[in-house]
Amino acid sequence: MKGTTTKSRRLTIAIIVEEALALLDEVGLEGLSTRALAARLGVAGPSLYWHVKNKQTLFSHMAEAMFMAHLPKASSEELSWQDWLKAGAHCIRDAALSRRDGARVIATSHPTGTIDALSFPAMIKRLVDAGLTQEQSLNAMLVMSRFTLGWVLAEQLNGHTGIGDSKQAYTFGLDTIVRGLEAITG
Amino acid sequence: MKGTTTKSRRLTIAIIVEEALALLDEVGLEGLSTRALAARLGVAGPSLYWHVKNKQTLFSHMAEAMFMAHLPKASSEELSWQDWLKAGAHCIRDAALSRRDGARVIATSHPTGTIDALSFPAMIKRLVDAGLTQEQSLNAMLVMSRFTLGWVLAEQLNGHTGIGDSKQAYTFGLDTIVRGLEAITG
DNA sequence: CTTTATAATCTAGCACTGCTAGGGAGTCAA
DNA sequence: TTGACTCCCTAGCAGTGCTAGATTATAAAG
Repeated sequence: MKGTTTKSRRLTIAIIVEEALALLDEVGLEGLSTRALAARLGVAGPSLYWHVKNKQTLFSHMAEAMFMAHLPKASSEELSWQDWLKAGAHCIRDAALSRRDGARVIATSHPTGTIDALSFPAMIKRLVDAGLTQEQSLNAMLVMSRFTLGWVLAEQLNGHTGIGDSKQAYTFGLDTIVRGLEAITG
Repeated sequence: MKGTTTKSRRLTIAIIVEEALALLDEVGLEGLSTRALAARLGVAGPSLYWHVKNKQTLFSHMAEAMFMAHLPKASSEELSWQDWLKAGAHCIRDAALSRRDGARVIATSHPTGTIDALSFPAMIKRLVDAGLTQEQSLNAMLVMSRFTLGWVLAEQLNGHTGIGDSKQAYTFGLDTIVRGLEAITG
């Protein structure tokens, strides 16, 4: 009988993260307070801290959940290294775009999860097979991921200025990077 | 006689911004509170709000100051469009790297100042002369600047992991983008 | 020099934040 | 029934950005 505080099922990290992402979509990163999240879960504020160490680790869990919901669909063998790299980049972009202020959430969370989810090592090996050195391959992955995150970050901060098709512009940038890498392989 | 609160000269936006940047270097973005800044200026907290609307606009002023301190040195005519674009990118990078958490400060501030300081329109015109379309040229500038900001953002968040030379890796990325653009011009 | 307007800073405090301390219910095994 | 353990509670601390209104410094006008 409390209105919007719907249910009172037992708390879980998964439930907390799920509801945190929903709240993020509604109120944005600035409005995502632990108290507001607790209220939405029908629970007192400090109760969250039994399940989660602090707000920063909550962000990490949220970022990981966003990535897990946008894993690459196609298998790696079916794609050229170019298309594979582009697919990985689009996964990062889709994950960041999937939620309001998603890029900022991902950016602040330490990116260890990113590397695992997209199998960076396998991608690097693929680039080495294509003719790049080990160092160049590692750098290429960094370039791709940081460009993508920087892009969506600006995209979400500017609040959809609407000047031009943003996805098309992003694709142009991604293609440009891949062309630059192709110039190395010869 | 208050210890570290040095002088008591009249307050100015310029002084506030200067001291805010110095404080940022010492305590980072999380430690940059309006009260701490006011204390450093030998002034009560709310006094800042006569000179500055809110903390967000203070960030904008800080970002602009960082850019102004890292304007491109070489004239545009002396450089090829490739080198000019790279020089512009390095300006953004140097500005963001010049202060602790500088990239985050720049990212949150609306980037209108960036465009003016680096004369984006002139650069775009130069790219059009090189053979790109108007849209491609605009996109190229976005790719360059957002890649750079995303890079330094990750660089400063990871706190200098030290794996590999970060500047060299960044230069590799920038060169890759330029090569990708060259592939268009033919 | 005095008066007066206004520019600049003060004190007090509000509403909010992340987070901790410690108490007290619920559940389940011995 | 006892006890342990998990989970959530209330109370509250120290801090945040920021506002309202009183108060002072500064400089122009008489």
